[in-house]
Amino acid sequence: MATPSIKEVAHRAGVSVGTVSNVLNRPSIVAPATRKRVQDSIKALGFVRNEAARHLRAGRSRTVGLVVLDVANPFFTDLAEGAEALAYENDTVVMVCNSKTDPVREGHHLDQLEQQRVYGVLITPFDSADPQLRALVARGTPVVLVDRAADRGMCSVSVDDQLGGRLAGTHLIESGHRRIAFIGGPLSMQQVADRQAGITTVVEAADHVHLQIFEVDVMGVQHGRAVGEQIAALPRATRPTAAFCANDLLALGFLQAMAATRLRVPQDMAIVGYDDIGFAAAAAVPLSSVRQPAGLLGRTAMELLQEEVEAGDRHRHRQVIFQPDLMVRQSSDLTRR
Amino acid sequence: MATPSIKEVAHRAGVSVGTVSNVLNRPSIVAPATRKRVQDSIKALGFVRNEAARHLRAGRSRTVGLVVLDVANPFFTDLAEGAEALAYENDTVVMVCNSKTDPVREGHHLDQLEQQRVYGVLITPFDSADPQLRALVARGTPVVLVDRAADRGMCSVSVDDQLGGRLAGTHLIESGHRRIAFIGGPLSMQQVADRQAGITTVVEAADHVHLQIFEVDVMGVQHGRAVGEQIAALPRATRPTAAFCANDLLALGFLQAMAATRLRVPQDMAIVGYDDIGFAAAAAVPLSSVRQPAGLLGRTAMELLQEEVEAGDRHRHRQVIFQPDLMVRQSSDLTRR
DNA sequence: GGGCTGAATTGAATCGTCTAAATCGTCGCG
DNA sequence: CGCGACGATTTAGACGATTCAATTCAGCCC
Repeated sequence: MATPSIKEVAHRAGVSVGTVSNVLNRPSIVAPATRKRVQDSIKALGFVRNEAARHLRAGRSRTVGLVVLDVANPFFTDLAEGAEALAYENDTVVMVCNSKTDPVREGHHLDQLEQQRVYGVLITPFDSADPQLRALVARGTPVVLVDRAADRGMCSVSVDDQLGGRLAGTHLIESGHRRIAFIGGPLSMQQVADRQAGITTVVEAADHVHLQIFEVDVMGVQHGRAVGEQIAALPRATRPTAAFCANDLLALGFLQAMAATRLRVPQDMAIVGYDDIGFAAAAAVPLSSVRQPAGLLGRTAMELLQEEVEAGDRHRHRQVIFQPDLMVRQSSDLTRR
Repeated sequence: MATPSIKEVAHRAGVSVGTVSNVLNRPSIVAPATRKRVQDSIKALGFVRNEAARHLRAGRSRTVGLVVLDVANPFFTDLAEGAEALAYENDTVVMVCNSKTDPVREGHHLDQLEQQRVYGVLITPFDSADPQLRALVARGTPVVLVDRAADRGMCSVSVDDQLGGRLAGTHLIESGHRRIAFIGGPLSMQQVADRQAGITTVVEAADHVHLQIFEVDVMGVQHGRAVGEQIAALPRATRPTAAFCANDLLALGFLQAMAATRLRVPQDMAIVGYDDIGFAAAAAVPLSSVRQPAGLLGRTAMELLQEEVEAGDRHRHRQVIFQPDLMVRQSSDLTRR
């Protein structure tokens, strides 16, 4: 009943456990006849390798932890898929953990992953200066920051968020908007702060353009809707005419609020989102969005991780930065459709 | 540098490894002074438990595998969240695996999970009669089918998909539609077949109503759009006036195709989706959809799994079935808005 | 003061796999 | 015929945490 071990396989095949192990790991050094006998025995008993034992022996697991801010956000599932594709090629397994933008949950996942002695961790951190994260690295777990630039202490893969903010800002200003809302949060998150800094740069460089910041706790559809309703309630004369949302979920929620309050998009309110998730193009009004190469981010992060583990001692941390693109669609373009 | 083991902790605290283990697992039986000394030693050395060793000794892992058909589908992320919430309460970890509706990938994940000797597996199977899945169960891994009714051989948590199909069909027929399209696939998947069977039942019971089946390989946005374009190209006189899509991603893609081909929804084409994911209500035209209690499915599945593991030998498999609800929105209702 | 009790702690075996070193045969060659 | 060499296989520890039987020891009673 209980799963058989290598020992039982060996007994049934009339060989020692060492030989069975050799059949599993270096089949070429085992005599063909013996190998066959062992393989038959494995099949007959339904033997399945015990990863825990291998892991204990090897001292290192074949699982990579991926901690993301929000699994429900397609941006992160795309990212995960990119990472997993490469992991698959290297006989590694990806374990996706959802921190939900909550440092406590994030910490819990890091604890679990460290206890599992994972091969490494890819993480979109809530706060990259988190002492727990530093400690994890200090104790020797390879960590790659994702969607977030690191200082020299770690590898990272990110997208130039300031540029993303500038792209969105420039586009809106050139479209004639003078009162612009920025929606995102928490502002303590570097990605959000950078996107805001980017748009702030171009707003300040332009004349008579005003930027208003709306901070949210979590970047989900609900919160976008709430801010949208709040903004819709402002008097027309002072209400922003454009909104730059720090991710697409916020933007979709914001868009819903516009529909509910009968504000027309883009005539009364232009919207630009961030991430360019698949649903953005399929929204009520197709959503303009700053595109990030999610899959590539994930894949590259995994590459850096493997590089780090293989290079071992004298590995030099690298920070890879990608460029975002602005996808202009109807939600910010009066001339479309 | 390398993570210290219990042995080093013991040495530094001047006690035996057994005592350290006791501090970790049964602190109450250790004398307060000793306990303190050990805890200090743990902190000073940065000791982290090795899960692999615990697992090997215990013979059972604290990880639950969850294999879903499509992580990018919010229905499954909601489901995962429900499962994880309960897992968290029981100091268990959920490992989400994405089969992408591909039996090969599914098999690969099952292999990995079995090698890890997981606590149990929750799976939305491609095919519940899959011999590999049966074998997994036969070798002793507890498995709960999710979103899919099982025969007596396993526990399962599902939703009455035939009822879901009947709800959608009845609604469309009562709205006056006589030519209805069903879009979904592969039809070999029980969920899809049941939804189709449901709508077929009510179509056949009605007079002069015709149902046309469009099978797809994968239920994603792309495929929905493709079928939508195909249907839009049909001559008006024979073209269906309503579409029932076997999930919301298909429906969203289908909706995009309608927009692209200038067919009005719901005037020219009514649409009903399935799952009622968050994006459904936020679509270009808010989407009618058959709602499934995703989070509850996940949570209940985890409950059944824990029940099965705890009951041990004389556990009786249970099949829990939930009822779906039809959420009528603008995409299938001319009277709205 | 001998014997007993019970709390605190120790020591050793165990889980399943891997690997380096040791052993066993067999064969070829001098 | 004996020795060396080599290929195939076995043996014997790790790896780190857990557990339980065994041990130690202080305290207490008679």
